[in-house]
Amino acid sequence: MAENKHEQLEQCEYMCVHKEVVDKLVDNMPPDEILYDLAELFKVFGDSTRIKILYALFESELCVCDIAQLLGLTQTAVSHQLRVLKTNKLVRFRKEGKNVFYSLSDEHVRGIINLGMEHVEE
Amino acid sequence: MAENKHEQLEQCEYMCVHKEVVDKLVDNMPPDEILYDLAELFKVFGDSTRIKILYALFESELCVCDIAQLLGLTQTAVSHQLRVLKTNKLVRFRKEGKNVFYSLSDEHVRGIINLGMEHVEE
DNA sequence: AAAACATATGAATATCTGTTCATATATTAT
DNA sequence: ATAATATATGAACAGATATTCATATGTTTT
Repeated sequence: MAENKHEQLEQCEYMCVHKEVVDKLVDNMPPDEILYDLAELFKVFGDSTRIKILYALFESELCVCDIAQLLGLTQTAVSHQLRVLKTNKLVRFRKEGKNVFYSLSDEHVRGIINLGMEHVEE
Repeated sequence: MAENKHEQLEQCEYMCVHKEVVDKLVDNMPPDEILYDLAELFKVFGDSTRIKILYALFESELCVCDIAQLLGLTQTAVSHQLRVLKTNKLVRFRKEGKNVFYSLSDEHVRGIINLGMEHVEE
């Protein structure tokens, strides 16, 4: 093993792209916290069970048992996932007696899914 | 413990929402495979390192080492994540000597991230 | 050819995530 | 009140995933 290679950068010694461009990039980068939240949002869309639930809610509000039956999932699994969707403000709910009806919380949800769909269907 | 409760459905006995609506839903649901692919796509966006990389590529193509330096990540981590992005056709690359320059592969990427950002910034 | 550099990759590890099981809560009907 | 039903939740387990470390590949320079 060679001597301490601490001095040796893990990256290339100089920027490949012109410095002005890179500096501009750094300025335009949103704060880490925002980027983290953004990743968290997409993480919610990144599960096929949740995607199915959201898709099911495209046409109409549904109660938990409807969703479970429709998608062939257990009530528990649906309930857990609805909690995730609720926490991330992708769905809202309305209680009516024993039932809880869920619906899409805003049009962003539909928009994001539709855009993703365009990419997938290419 | 009661007798075998196998007969007892885990879901409610009848659809809460009118049958026609639910039937229409079933018809409009894209096939499972597509929904799975869609979730896979969003999963790629669902990691802050990858989001940062994509954001960095908004303005200009960059080589691996530029990205690593810019975002304070190791070369290895960036390389692994670029592979994921490449596999999912979110970035493309161009080789130039020792360097490999990556760039966004199409405008869907920007669109999806921008829509997500709108939701996050609310 | 050898050294230096940029990038890629495989294996190992630690963390995160989704489902299941058991059970709790809440509402309605008897 | 008690039973039945719809939903929610906590704990445990299994599978997925991101990073790190070590090393390989490929290109340029000397």
